[in-house]
Amino acid sequence: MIEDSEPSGRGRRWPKAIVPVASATLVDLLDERTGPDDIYQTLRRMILYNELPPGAWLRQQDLARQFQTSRTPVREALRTLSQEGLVHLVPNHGARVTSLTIEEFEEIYALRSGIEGLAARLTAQLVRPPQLSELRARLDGLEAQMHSIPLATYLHEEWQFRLRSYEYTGRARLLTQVVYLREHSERYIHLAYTRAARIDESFAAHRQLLAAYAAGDGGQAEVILQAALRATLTHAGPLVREQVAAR
Amino acid sequence: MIEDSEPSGRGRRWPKAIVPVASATLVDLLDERTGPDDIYQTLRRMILYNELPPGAWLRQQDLARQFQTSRTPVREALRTLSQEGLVHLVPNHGARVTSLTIEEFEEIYALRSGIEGLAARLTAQLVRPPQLSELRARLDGLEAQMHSIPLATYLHEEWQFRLRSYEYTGRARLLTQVVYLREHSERYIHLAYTRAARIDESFAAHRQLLAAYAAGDGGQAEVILQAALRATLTHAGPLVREQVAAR
DNA sequence: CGATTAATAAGTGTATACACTTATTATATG
DNA sequence: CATATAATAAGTGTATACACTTATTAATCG
Repeated sequence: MIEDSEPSGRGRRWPKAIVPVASATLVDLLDERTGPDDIYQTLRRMILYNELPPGAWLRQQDLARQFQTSRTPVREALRTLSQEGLVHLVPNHGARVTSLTIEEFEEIYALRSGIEGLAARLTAQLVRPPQLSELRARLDGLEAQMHSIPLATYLHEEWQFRLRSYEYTGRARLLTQVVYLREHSERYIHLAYTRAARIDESFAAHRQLLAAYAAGDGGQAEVILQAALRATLTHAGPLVREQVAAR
Repeated sequence: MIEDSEPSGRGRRWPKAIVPVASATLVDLLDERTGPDDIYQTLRRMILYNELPPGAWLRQQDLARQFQTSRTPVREALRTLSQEGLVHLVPNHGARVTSLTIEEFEEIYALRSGIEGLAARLTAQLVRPPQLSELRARLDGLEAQMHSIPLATYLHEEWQFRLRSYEYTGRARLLTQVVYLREHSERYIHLAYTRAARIDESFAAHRQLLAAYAAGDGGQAEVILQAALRATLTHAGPLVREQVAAR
């Protein structure tokens, strides 16, 4: 498994022993893009935004045609999606986009509450003055245009604000989890998008969050964030339930 | 991508439309085992138990030989491992077992604290009397033999106790996360295994956890669990640091 | 003799061929 | 006419061939 033989002559000799890796954590999780990864990313986005509806069968040959490639890279992408829980691989049958359930929606929010709460708490504890100003500037900028931009844009900016704040914790895995859960929420939230408003309320929560950061009050930051998430859950819940039930 | 054409004649006709799926959540995350999955599981275990050391290069051809198969299933397994962060895929170079860092170790514990804390809290809120008796029986059984079994066995049983308790929450995703993080801890804890004792202390914490479950006190359960995890971190931390630094 | 260039070996990435699996339909059979 | 059986189509699973990538060594040349 690890190479043993020692061939001679010229030609490439791959590293044989265990070579220490310089840094890790952040860099080491990000694979460079190759063929299968493109396919994976594209399908993933399509599933998360419900362009590929739950229950849809994905056919390797079709996908290969669409991505102008062969089935080999497609299979690799599907397997990755399966590990992420976005498709279900049935041997000898194919890959099916997993279904949406109200239980999963609620569970994702429970998890987000825990994990993103942790992120907010750590942010409050670790954030430094120059970063605080950057966050404040971002929020001020958003406030100025919050009523003149599309809802989707507003939500995106709001999310960016939070995400940047969490980045100051320097915790790569935590960040990965936060992003992952947020993205999986998208599948559900999308169902309730058009009707949701609540912009002012949501913005106010983010002002409070920033204040908690500034005060270095981790407990408070966590509570505020969890309340905001709960508000979304409460608001979107019934709409999502309705949509999910109608299948 | 989703089939459009309508061929006639005989032969298999795969489901065309989006068919509603009965349940979901638990069942649909578990893929049936096929070739690549075996390879994935085996390699995963080997990495988590440091049989494949950090920095090792995994060669597709070698692996194919060892698993008596071709490179195609091997590639799929490697890709899955990569998505899980256990190997790093370098295009045109190969797959390398990711390195261990003290930072990751600490971060995994911070995450475990958050997520497993949530699980413990929910368990205390949701567990029912018959399940409590089962948990108590399990703990009593463990107490009887705790000093006459190998350390690894003890730790496994202790973990099973916790895991069973979390199962009573019925949260599939939460459980997946908890298991995932515990398994990734294994890579680090293994480095400090032989020397660690602390059995009595650890067992006592689990008695307290059970008491908190029985009292239905979620907050208390969370605190106890987090303290136990922190104790492990504090105890194993220096040993892990030493081992990791020596690479 | 140092720097540049070419040849080479060891690997990855993907297209393709073929074996296998399975649901469906048609056909044969009682 | 109902039921078992065989033929078939649509797909998956994997082995293999070949093109491409890249680090290393050897050969060439100033």
